[in-house]
Amino acid sequence: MSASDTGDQRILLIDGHAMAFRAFFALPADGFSDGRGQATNAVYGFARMLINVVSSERPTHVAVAFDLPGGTFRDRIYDQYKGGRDVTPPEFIGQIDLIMQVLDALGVRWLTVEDYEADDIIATLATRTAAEGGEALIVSSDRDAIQLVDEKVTMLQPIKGVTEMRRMTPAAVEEKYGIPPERYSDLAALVGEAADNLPGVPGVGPKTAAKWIVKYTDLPGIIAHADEIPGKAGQSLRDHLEDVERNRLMNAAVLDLDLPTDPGHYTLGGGDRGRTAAVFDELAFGDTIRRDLPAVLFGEDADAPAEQEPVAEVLELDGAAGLHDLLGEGAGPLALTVADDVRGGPMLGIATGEARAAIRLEQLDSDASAVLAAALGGPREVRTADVPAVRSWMQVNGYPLGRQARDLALEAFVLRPGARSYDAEALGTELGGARFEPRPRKPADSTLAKETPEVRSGHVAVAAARLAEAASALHPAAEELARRQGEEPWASGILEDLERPLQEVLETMHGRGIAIDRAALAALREEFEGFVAQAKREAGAIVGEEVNLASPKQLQVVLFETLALPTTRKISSGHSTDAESLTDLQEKLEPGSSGHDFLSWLLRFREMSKLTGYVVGLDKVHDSSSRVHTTFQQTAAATGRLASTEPNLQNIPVRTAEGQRIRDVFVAGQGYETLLTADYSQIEMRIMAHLSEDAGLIEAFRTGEDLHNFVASRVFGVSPDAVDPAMRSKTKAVSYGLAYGLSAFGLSRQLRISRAEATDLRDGYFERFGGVRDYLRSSVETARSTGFTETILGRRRYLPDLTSDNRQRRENAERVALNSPIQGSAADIIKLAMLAVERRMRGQELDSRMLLQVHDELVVEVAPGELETVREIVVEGMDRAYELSVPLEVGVGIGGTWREAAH
DNA sequence: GCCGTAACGTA
DNA sequence: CGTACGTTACGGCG
Repeated sequence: MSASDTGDQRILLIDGHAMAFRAFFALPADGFSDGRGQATNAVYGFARMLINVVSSERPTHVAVAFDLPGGTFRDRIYDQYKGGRDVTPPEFIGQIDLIMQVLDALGVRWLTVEDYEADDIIATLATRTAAEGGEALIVSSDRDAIQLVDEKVTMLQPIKGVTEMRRMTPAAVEEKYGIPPERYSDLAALVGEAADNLPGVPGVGPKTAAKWIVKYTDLPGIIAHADEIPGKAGQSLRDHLEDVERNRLMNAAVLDLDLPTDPGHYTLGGGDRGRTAAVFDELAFGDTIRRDLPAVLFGEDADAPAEQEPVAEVLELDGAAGLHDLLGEGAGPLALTVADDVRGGPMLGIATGEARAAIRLEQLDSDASAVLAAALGGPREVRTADVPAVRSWMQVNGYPLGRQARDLALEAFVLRPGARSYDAEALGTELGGARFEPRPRKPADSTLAKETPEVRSGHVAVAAARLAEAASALHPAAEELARRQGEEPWASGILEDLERPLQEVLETMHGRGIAIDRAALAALREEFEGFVAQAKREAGAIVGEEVNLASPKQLQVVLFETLALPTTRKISSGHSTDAESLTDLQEKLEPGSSGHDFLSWLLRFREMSKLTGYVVGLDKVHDSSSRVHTTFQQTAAATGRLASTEPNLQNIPVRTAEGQRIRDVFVAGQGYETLLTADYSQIEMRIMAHLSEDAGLIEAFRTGEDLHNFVASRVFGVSPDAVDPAMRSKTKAVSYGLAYGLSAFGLSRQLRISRAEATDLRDGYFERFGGVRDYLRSSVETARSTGFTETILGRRRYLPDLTSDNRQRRENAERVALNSPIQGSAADIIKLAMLAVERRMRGQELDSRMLLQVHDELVVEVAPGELETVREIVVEGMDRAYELSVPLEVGVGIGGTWREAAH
């Protein structure tokens, strides 16, 4: 379509401010955030609306009109125009700018005109398009737009939320208001518009107004015959003619703004997928909305999408000859990606610097298989994202991957921890200049069953191409990483001396797993399930109706409606039913009352369901030798901590007696004598002492006295033996709170004391431990000026939000800046300890072995006769891992189960 | 089937 | 309005 061919034009005109506001109230502000404190509900809802309308209405052009702050010509006519509106909610602020960024990325034009409203922009463009023979679709919740409707101009009015729209055609307007659209402004002038603070004729509503318009044609007709109109309404009209005339003046759309006239200016299709992805990343938008982005926004033909066409150069290989051609005799690096395709089975993406291919392992003949095995087991550097995952996948599929593998995810993580993903596609996109479509949804089984072989092989080819592309993109990513490491030399020490060697240790630990006692597990499961059933029964008997206690939504009905209990703190979906709220609530109730009893059983249900969940989960993940193999993720936590997944063995209960029984299920395995656990005592406070160089805190650790007791005696100015438990626990809360950036408010809430008391407590603490205060203050300021925090080993975490204009984001970043050096340094230290322990145990050829790490604790399986040696290696490895200005203290426990090995 | 939320376990 | 995580169940949405 040419620019002058306006007859085919179908322009979508959106009232940006009105729709953003609508989205803001349709979606919970605290349910959508970018993860850094910026609300994004209006942005999300707006984007959702835009996507839906573009997909369903298929416009060729789009423009979004925004109001500017600071008023318009209408305010000069009537100084109370739009007066009396509530102040803009704070969470809405900033979201308009974000919407504009989204629109820019999507290639959608947005417009503002000084002194005019969005409505005027829309009116100008709609009438111009219609006059040129095109069509216009107006999306607005502002009724003023109704006056623009005609055969060529349709209005979409949101009914519910931002996705359900009513189609206002001339017939629909006529039906709803009893007058044609061009008379709507007359009607509105009579009735008034509360939202704009334009009072109409008292006692005259839309029905009366429409009746008059029908009778006297239009507003001038009504005014001319005002004297003839009988009754109260007629008198009221005569009394308020000035208001009516003012309203008509105010609600008349301006049709002649000076706006770009070339239709090409508004053409759809100038979107940039990369930029959109980046903006969506910033906003923490998920995959669903990305998948739904209409191709037309990016100038792609939706009927024959490019993503359905495999890239021509990608080969699907099944024979040795093809593989030889690909791999050649070269010695350059190879890049690998792996996938278990729902249709194609195990697939391998493989790329040299020049060529790439996808291999379906099940189709390889034996010659080809040998060629592949030789290449991967040979001396060539192999680049992957997540070496342990790729190696384990290869192992399962019968190909060993040598130790020459380079993990680009780990490298990228060290340089910039905290990224959402470090998978091959993410690295290829961020570092290798590649671009991928949103991942297609996983098809339902029923869909798969219905596929013809042709369709199926088409899908497989697309997936194969994508896998090969991802592998290929790892090469430029690897080069970019090398360049960045050159620019940031601090990273190489962390990578070479810590993370890379640790990766091998973690792979070994994964392979070992930890033994569980299946009989004990089964018994525990039965017992816990019995408790769950009992709690369910008892709670159900009290309310006398079917209720799913695991559904917070149903619970809210039971608690606050059926039982009519006082409401708890507000959350986005109503009122909280978390344990803290329920306990508080229970304290307000009479013991023995039905509400009180119900809450007891509910809390019991929660506790036991949680524990049952652990037990059931463990039963699902152990291998045939009853061992559980957690995966330690090395790139998951931005502070440098490890994370444990499938299953998470870093959150096994320990605080309650019943919870601890789960730890009795973890045992020393066949051929081993006992478990040994070793943990650092107060490592974070020791790091605080080290980093702050606070003389008092350092002394506390050197005296060997109980830390919190010592600190409390200073804070409260009493002798150490005069410290009571309340003083100790308050002091302890302050100590740890400080490392998390806790506010006086948070402290008061946690300790259930007044704000003033919390402030006094903190001030008292800082008075005696001034070095801590100075350190905390300066560490945030240093991070603000350098842009990053640093651990004792020089591991960095970049925090751009420290200079954000958004207070919530900035303060959040400040808390992160307080905590990261402390948590991160503790992570550094235990990682060093793990390297030392593993090295020495292997060096001495012991059979004992390290199995788990739980942030400040190591769990070791001890072979017969090795206990004392192992104890010494572990304790030394841990306390000599790094020399702080205070000693590192390590506690050790021995036992047949994890619980017994606690100390 | 995916995804976000609520809740809750750990350090 | 305290940091860092992972897992579960529910329920809205498509």
